[in-house]
Amino acid sequence: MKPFTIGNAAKAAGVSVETIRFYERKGLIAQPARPANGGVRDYGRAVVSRLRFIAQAKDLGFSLAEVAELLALRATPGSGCGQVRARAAAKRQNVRAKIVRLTQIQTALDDLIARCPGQGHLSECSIIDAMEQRDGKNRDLT
Amino acid sequence: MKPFTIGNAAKAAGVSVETIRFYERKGLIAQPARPANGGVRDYGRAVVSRLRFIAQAKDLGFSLAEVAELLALRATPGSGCGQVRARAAAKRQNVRAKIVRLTQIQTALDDLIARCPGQGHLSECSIIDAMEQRDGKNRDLT
DNA sequence: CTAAATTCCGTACCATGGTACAGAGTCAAG
DNA sequence: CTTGACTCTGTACCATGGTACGGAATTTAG
Repeated sequence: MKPFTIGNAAKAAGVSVETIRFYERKGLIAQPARPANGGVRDYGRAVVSRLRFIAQAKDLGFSLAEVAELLALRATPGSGCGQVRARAAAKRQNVRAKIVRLTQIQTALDDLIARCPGQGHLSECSIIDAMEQRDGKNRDLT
Repeated sequence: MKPFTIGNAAKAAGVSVETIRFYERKGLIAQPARPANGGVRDYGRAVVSRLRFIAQAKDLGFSLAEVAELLALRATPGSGCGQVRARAAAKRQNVRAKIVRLTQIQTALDDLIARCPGQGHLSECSIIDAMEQRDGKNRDLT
């Protein structure tokens, strides 16, 4: 069982040691206590999961502040489940909207790829054109 | 027909005038020519579409450099369709991966919302837990 | 036991993506 | 034809999300 020293945790989560310390300073992850007998801190599996989640969410366009909100979605004695539910539902909407827009971009890319090898007007072969053509087609479905 | 002065374009696209000028400096959008007879520049509908696309892509976690790449996906005399296709396909993969991960987060939020009002161990009511439980369930489907 | 690698802690610096003026010119309504 | 709003150009500044280092302590490999 290799311990999760900060270096190991960094490798496991795919971030740098400096980034872990930065997240500690920002309060995104808790700094594990240093063992009473001295030695180095042990970052556990939970922290590594958290780090991975942060990296993922960041890549999906969430700011660190938003990531903190997502991570804070848990019931505590102070805030009942109702509160958490409401905040989670709001986040869910936000996530759904992102999926919709990403799907539009994906479809536009598909169209662009499909049209690209044909002849036609190659100047129309842009992602914006692809998205607008599709918008036009869908205009009656809103 | 109100002309798209920079101010109107900014309103139409939902960004600030300063942001438009910033994107011009970065080469993300072309600065329209100033009319020969003097006066102010006219940003057209195309620029407004482009601005909207940039804003959207940014929110989805693409850097401005990546947005520039997406916008550059168009055939030109210099680069044939094959080039464009290949780059578009790579971007498509990237987009698909984002959709997959966003969908995981969405599902985790759904689980969290569904479990929240129950009794059980409320301490498990976190997004990380929700995602890991699901990972576990799906482990044989990889 | 020694040498090389890591950890720890603090502080300084950096790139990205803007935002905020200042000062001069331009335009549009009354 | 003036007054107030907007444009244009340039430069300065800012928040976010890190990255880089310096110097001491600790740990691990040989």
